[in-house]
Amino acid sequence: MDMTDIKPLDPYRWTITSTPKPVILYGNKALIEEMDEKVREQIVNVTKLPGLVGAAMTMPDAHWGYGFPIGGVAAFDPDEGGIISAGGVGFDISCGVRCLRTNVFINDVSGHLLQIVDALFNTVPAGVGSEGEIRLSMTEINKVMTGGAEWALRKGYGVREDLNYVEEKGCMADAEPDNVSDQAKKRQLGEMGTLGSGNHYLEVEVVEKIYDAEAARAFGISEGQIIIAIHCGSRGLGHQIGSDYLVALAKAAGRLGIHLPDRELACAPILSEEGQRYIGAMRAGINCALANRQIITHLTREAMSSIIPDIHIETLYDVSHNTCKQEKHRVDNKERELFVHRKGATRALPPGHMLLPERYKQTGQPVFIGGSMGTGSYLLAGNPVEQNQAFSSASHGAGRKMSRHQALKQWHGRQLIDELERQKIYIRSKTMRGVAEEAPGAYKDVDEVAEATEKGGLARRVAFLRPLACIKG
DNA sequence: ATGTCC
Repeated sequence: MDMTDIKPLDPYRWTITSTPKPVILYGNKALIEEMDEKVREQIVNVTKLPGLVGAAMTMPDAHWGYGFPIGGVAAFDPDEGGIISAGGVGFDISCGVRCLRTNVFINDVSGHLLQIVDALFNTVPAGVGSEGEIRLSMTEINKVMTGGAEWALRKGYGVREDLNYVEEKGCMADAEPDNVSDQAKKRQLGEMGTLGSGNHYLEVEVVEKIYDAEAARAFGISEGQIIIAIHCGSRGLGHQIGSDYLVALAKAAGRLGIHLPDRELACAPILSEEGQRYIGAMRAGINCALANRQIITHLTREAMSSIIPDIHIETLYDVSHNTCKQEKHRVDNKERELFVHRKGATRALPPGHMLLPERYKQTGQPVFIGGSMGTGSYLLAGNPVEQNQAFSSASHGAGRKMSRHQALKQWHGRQLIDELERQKIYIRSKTMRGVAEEAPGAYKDVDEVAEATEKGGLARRVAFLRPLACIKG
């Protein structure tokens, strides 16, 4: 990024001086300098949208996205003409991470990793257009969209206890399946319980290092323990909702005379008819993703217990990183009801927050920074609002630093898999191309991102997780 | 991200 007009507020928060409304870029100097120029352009565009409250922000893992940057956070006030944007949520609505805690340790699995990775790969469908065993009717898909993980539980996937540790207790209220096109629904009829492609994965990890012993105790983790992370979203349904509403919101913006600095920022006022329709459809997409991760949790339990019969797997936490949520935030000493877009950014609720399960009340919300294939991930905990100035948001991953196209030119999938296998990290994927696109070298340094996340006050590190086995789409 | 261009 060209550092002209970019000034540090402190070593981990930067502002762009030439914008009428504030921008805050989170990250150390190196991360900001290496960030694509497009990120600056896109976040400055976001400040020009009606009803923005406070600053438009980017997390330390930010990179170029559709309209909004991935790693972007922006809150809007409905009473000040605030908008909702499909590009501000992302095409993969409610893409997120379900983190599972097991009762087994590295010594219990190290001799079985090949069996484990094959069992997972054979049990959890992955890849573009992948379908599972589940076939739904158009009536049933409507129930998915209102029930979320609760629907999956009723169908026999998972245990009641899981839902305690899922955002919204597994069911997003006020979802409107009627606002979702038949085309979107049809795309999803065979895709429940599937991982998808791209950066989605299911990974077996070991707790390598504990940073915060007290929070680790609350999270129920200790060194050497096996953790499983499921990263996926709302598949074809969410994508189709995004595509449908991009058109609808662009029309609304035109009709209502909203100036769009970039047509990819198609949006409508939260209080407009189109805005309300998208919000209902997006919430239906959120439930689809929550149900999807609930089913995959069940499939993971099946696959893991076929290799390690005594394994017991609990949900540590499930949090989305592509959403727009209605939340109460205190701004300039006034409590306001805002719509917070988090695109490639996770919610990070502070200690004591009413929406947290009892188990995490003292520590704050578990936050998951999913690293690139083979490099490791971090568990963090949400900070008090005095420290987190980003509407209780934090980084969601390592963040790409190179395009997929560029990565393809630089790496071969097969070679990457062999190289990782030599490090005893086992990868299974439907496509070698996908693996090359996801090369660790195409991502930022996850250690740097996690450190910047902590030093920027967004969340504090609890544990580093080292990858053992990973299945990719 | 995505039935990777109906």
